[in-house]
Amino acid sequence: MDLTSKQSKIFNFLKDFILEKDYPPSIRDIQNHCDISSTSVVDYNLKKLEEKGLIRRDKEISRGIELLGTNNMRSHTVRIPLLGKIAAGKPIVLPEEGVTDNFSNSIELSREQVGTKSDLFALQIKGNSMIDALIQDGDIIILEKTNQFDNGDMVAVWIKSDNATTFKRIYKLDNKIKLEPMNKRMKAFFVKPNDFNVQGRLVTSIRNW
Amino acid sequence: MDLTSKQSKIFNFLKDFILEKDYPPSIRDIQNHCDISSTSVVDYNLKKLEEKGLIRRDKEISRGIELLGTNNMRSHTVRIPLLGKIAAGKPIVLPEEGVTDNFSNSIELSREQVGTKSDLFALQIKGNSMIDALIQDGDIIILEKTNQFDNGDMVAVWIKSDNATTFKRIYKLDNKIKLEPMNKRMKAFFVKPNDFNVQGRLVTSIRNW
DNA sequence: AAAAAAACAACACATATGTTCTAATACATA
DNA sequence: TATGTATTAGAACATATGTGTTGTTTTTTT
Repeated sequence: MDLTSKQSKIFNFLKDFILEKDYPPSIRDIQNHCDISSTSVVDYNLKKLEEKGLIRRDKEISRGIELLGTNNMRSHTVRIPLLGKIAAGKPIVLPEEGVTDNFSNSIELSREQVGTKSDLFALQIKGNSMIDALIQDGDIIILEKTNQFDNGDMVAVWIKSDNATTFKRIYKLDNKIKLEPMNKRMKAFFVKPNDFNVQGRLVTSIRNW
Repeated sequence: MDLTSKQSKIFNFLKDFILEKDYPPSIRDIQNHCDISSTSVVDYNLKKLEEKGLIRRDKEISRGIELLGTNNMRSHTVRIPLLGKIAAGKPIVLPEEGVTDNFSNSIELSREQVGTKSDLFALQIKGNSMIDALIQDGDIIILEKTNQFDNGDMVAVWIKSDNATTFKRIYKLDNKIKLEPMNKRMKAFFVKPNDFNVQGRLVTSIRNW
């Protein structure tokens, strides 16, 4: 269902107004700026916009209009905890359960960039131990907290017998797990299927030049 | 200058309310939810919050409150035109002057990620012609439109005599400019100082695994 | 062309909401 | 203690603003 010219005019005004003022316009604001003869016409068309799913209105509340969909600038970003630097071989400190709030250091990414994934955390790479994965010193990597993995995934994996977490490329073999550093100079090693736990999987990497 | 407990209670309520409803609360909304005895007390403390620079108020406008600073979720993201794919050797098509609006394809990044830079555009890398810069097929690179450069910068540069733009690492030598591909297999070449024009500089690169 | 539906117009009304005034109380300072 | 300042209370007021009613015009359908 398409918008009439008056409706798209109103809708655009809503976006502009909210962008500028950070609060929605009143019906009379809309009336004046869109050259509409009567408040009832504005009300009428706002009802239409609501029927068409573009806005939501709260009854009897002044300026009680909310933009829906991608026009709503709410939640366009996600704040992700930056847990620290990760160096070759050094163990990673992973976040507590469910504690994705209240972190001292964090980065902000657009939701578009991370998709619908939740439970994300970030690490900064120190050194060039991941150079084969085209990740270098200073890069930021974003991980998704999960214990699933596919062959070849780059994961943060906890080795029980070592009592430590490292970052490796993982492969499932017949009766063991191969963990391969992302640097040719270091050798791969193997763990027993019950001696490890995947804690997170690489999702995105970012470099500021 | 610090906030009194009442003021931070109000301020937190403002953030929560706006996050939930997408429009600011009325003074009586604040009064009720913060257990305040009188509207005048709310008004009084809102004035204080405004003096302390945390909010902005518009006189005589219902719900005319705007959060300032990082609490204001406005403009936490920037939309950047994605101009297309760039392959080795292939010329790049740069945006028209000032046309950073109305583009068919775009990506959204958090402002935190791109800083205060403006006039940004993005390209997607096709192939592995930039592998030495740790940039591979599918990566997204973000460029800043500028004609300044430092030695070693990776820039989009227009070669007049070729009538084409390519992406190279640039070095200023005594009487010529060295343009170095980011792939060892391809050789560098040189241009005269008046035969080129830097059009943009690499700012950020992003990879989704 | 006639009938029905959609959209617009003008206006009045109720109330949602910011403002203001006065007084009381608490708090700090000299 | 005295005195000034900051904060709180209660209430009344003015207006900003959503809603409803009735009628007209325009558009669509039959």
